[in-house]
Amino acid sequence: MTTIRDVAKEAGLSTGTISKALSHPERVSKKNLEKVEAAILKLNYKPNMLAQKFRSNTANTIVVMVPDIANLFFAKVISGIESVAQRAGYNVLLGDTRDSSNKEKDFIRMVETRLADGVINLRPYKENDSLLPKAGVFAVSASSCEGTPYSSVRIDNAGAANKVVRHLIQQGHKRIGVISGLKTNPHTRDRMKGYLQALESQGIEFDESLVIEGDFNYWSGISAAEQFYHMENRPSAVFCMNDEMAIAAMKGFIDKGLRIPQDISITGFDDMDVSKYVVPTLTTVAQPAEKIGEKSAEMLLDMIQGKVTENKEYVFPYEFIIRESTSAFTEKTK
Amino acid sequence: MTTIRDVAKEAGLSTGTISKALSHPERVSKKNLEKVEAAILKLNYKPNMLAQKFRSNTANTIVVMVPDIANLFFAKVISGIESVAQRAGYNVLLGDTRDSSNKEKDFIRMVETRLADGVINLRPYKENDSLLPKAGVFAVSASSCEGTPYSSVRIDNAGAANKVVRHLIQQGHKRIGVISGLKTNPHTRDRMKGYLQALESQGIEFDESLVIEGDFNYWSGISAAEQFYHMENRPSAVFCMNDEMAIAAMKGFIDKGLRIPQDISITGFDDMDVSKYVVPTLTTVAQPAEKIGEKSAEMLLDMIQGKVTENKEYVFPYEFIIRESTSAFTEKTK
DNA sequence: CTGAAAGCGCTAACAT
DNA sequence: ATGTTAGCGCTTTCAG
Repeated sequence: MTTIRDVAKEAGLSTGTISKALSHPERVSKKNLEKVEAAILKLNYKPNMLAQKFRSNTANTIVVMVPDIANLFFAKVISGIESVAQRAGYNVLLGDTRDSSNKEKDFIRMVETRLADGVINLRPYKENDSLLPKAGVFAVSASSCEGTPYSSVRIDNAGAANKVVRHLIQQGHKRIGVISGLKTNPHTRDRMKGYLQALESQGIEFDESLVIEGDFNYWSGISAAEQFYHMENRPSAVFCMNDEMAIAAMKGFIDKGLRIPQDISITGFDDMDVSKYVVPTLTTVAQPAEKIGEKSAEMLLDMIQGKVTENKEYVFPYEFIIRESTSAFTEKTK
Repeated sequence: MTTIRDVAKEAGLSTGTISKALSHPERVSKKNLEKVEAAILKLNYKPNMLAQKFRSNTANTIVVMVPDIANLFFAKVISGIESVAQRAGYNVLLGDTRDSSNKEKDFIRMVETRLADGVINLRPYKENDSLLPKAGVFAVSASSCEGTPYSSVRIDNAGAANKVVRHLIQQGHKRIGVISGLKTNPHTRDRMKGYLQALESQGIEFDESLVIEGDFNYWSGISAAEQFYHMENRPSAVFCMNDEMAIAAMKGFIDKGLRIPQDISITGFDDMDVSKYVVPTLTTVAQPAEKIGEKSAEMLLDMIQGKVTENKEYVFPYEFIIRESTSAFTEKTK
């Protein structure tokens, strides 16, 4: 292995000069700079970045904790994070936690042990079930929920849900079902809040039996659709808390012979790519996933670099996209 | 910052003992082990892993280079990589290259500068356009193509394409269109090879006009469908080189009033989750993405740990999944 | 602008 | 089993 000392010897200079030539070339004479370059080339010298980081005590690395990297929404957020990090000369360490707080602990430890400078968490904050915030570790919560007690970036989930449901109501729907995420999930909570607000503002009474708990995955959407299908007084529209369940529900209803949107309107949440592809295309809420990632990374870097000290919350606008899966309520044409 | 020396002082032991207590607790007396533990707890000591890595000259990190992390197939491969790496105590650094070889260079440099021990590349090997293999950097190509000159993990793309097309032919189709990836893409090449083999083995002459070049993205599928639609002698089946273009093509044909599969059969490649959701569901080839990731990581770790020295190629079985988007050829019922 | 030298926090001989 | 000590490769004063 060739070290900085070898280069120094080859160039007939001191290690200090080599070091400076590498980090602050403008403070080294042109003549010596050339010598250094030549020596490096000749010896094929590659600085040991581990030593560099150790010595300078800065990892230039952030870790991203994600419950499931094979989830397109998360992948997009990460993509945004990566691009900002890269531009700033930071590396991103991937922390697939599989929703295990044990693993989260390991990843947080990385910043405590100086392997990383900060962490971005893609799992929304939940009281009594969160390792963050933690003193001494810079962190931001990306795609967070209301009331996150550390820096966070999100959309107004409640507001978006409210908007969707109001739209449905304005279309004449009165019995509006919900396929929710797990009830313990913070996003479920926020979106539920919006649903309730919409009903209330329009003077519609809440009917608990119209809420079926899902888990944000495909099969729970199928199963919920089945349950709705067999209801005596079936809702004329269903607000699904993500696109995956919405698409599943559509499939479930279609397989039972219902037409969408003529017989039942469906809305999703997230605007995955697929939502444009499915037949009928899905009315949904678009979250700027990539931008959420970018903003999160920017905020974290600002904290790491000491440009910002207090916690901040950044709320992105969402976009309500009306497609083919919803239509005005019409009396059953059984 | 509290260092190992502080702990030593607090515990009344030497730094050497503390170090050993941390790495080889079995070689330290129980009594002292307790003292160490107490001191660590009291001082809230966190070992500086940067120092550790520097000293031991091992990063325990692998980097994954991916052309686009927001591509579900890649995300799944990464998920597999992560789980193996994690289990082995390795971290994974994410390298979103956006298909730029400049960025690839930076990431490869990470292993040259000891920041990482090896690299997994998700971009298939292409002659005269590859920074890998490179002396001194352990690497494996995941989801690779035929003829990759370093360790690689893939499925038999040509074989899979052959199988799909033969199936179509056995169903009575004779004019079989292709929506390919970019012609320069190695996977396009391998799959094209399978297509040609299938035609030849069944005595069907190749018609170049039936191949439309796409780029693996949605819009290219739409545009290709449009072109096929306007052909005088339209094919009765279209082999698409990935699911995204297949789904787009279906949408394109449906919007023109064609029925799938009655008027035209469509096949995909990859078996994305969506492919089960779309209407009609898509006949396609499933690649074990997660397993490809796992195997790649295992191979890389074996190389890093010196268990394996020569290059290996691992070929996973694929799965041909027949769904609703294909059916037997019938004379036009115009 | 350059060189000398100290030392970052830790590990791993080696000696005890 | 434990302590002592010499660095790992680099950066960064501090003199010159």
